[in-house]
Amino acid sequence: MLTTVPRGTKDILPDTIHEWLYLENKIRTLCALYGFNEIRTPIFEHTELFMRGIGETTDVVEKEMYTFPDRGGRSITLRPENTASVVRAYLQNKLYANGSINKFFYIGSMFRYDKPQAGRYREFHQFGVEAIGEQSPLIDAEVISLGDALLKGLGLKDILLKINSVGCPKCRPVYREKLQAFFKDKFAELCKDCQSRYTRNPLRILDCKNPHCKELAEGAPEITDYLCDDCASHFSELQESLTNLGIDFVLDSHLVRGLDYYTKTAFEFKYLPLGAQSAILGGGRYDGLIEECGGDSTPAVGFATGLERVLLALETQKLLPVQNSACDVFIIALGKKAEQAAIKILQQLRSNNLSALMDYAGRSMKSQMKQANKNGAKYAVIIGDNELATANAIVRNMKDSEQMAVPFAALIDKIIFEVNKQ
RNA sequence: GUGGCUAUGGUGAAGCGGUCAACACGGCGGAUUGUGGCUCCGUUAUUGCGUGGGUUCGAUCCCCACUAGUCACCCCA
Repeated sequence: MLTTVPRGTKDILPDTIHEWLYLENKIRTLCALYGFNEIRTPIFEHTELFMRGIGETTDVVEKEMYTFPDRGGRSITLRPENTASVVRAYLQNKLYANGSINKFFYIGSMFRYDKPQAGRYREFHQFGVEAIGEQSPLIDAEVISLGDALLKGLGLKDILLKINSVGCPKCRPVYREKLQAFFKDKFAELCKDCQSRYTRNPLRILDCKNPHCKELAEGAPEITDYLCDDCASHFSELQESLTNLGIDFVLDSHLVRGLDYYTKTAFEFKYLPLGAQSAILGGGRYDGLIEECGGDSTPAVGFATGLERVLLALETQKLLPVQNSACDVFIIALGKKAEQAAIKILQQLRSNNLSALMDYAGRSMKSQMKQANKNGAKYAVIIGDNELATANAIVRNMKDSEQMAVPFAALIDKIIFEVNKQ
């Protein structure tokens, strides 16, 4: 136990950290272009925030939250997603005073007590954006466009964008009743899961994989036929915008989001080869959440993307960058005196922004040369008794194996000159 | 939470109910005196094959439980 991470968590080791940095840099660059500003909220919040915000009957709240009492007796929950937190921060800090629209993005760990699988972890990382304060479908299109630009910018192919409208508090209940009415006399024939969906979230019955449920669902009413005028026009304007932007999408009237706060637009970018974890980016509009959290009624739209899944997709398409950890200089010191001279040179090189390494174990020259090579050093600097005696160091170009003697006094400048020449 | 599959050294990966548990990569050292990348040699490693039980004269190979990973379901990023 002492040497094992908790289930569903993992170390991100130095040999893969460059992949994360690469992805995060892409994200930050893109968000700057789109005018989304970074926000960092606490890893944990009052449990109440998530229960109210996400919905008490959702799977996330009912069975996936890391909830515990702190020493003061408050109920605390590790954030399972970040939208509720951003909304909380938006309200608490009165950010609505900044203007009619606020655009945020975040990158960070989320926690859900799930059964782990590839692409599904108990601690995982999300990048998400939230645009709060604008109701126009144009902002929906912008948010989707940002997600699209990220995935395309990473070079990913075969990504599928699905969109749907899940209606609003005005029209969704009407549709829901229609749907329940449709399944009422078929209830006994539905699978166990669907029977619970019937009351919980009947829209999900339409997506059941059970063949019999599929049969029963034939001819069921579709949400898009029951949208109110407002939702319907919002949805069609969004489609017009996406078409205008050249973003391919498919309509999926069965697309449902798992969290209660979604209204109108729902969308999902999928990468099918990831199997059950193929949803790599999902989001939608949540016009009711801010009010639910105690603010004025405020429209908002956003998405979240699972970084592990994006990385997984990038890996399958061989789009990950390779690590570049080569150093500029490796100093080879032979003997105690030389070691002292070497650490001094190390320090000087580093203060001149050159990456420099040496061995501290007093190994053989051959061994140190091997290390220089393994570290990808551009130059090796050799200092032994001979060099100390003549006050010259040997500077060896590791690529072409040319080497020269350089007086100590001129050493740093010479190395800087040589490295920059390459 | 439900079901299937898997679990050998740092890594990849052979193997059998009973001689030192292959091989490859890696690590370390060496191939004439202070020099790398190729090649060659040596050496290293698993507290005995995830953990704990059981079957057996004897198990890494058989059984059970647990743990972990993985796949599917649920749901989701």
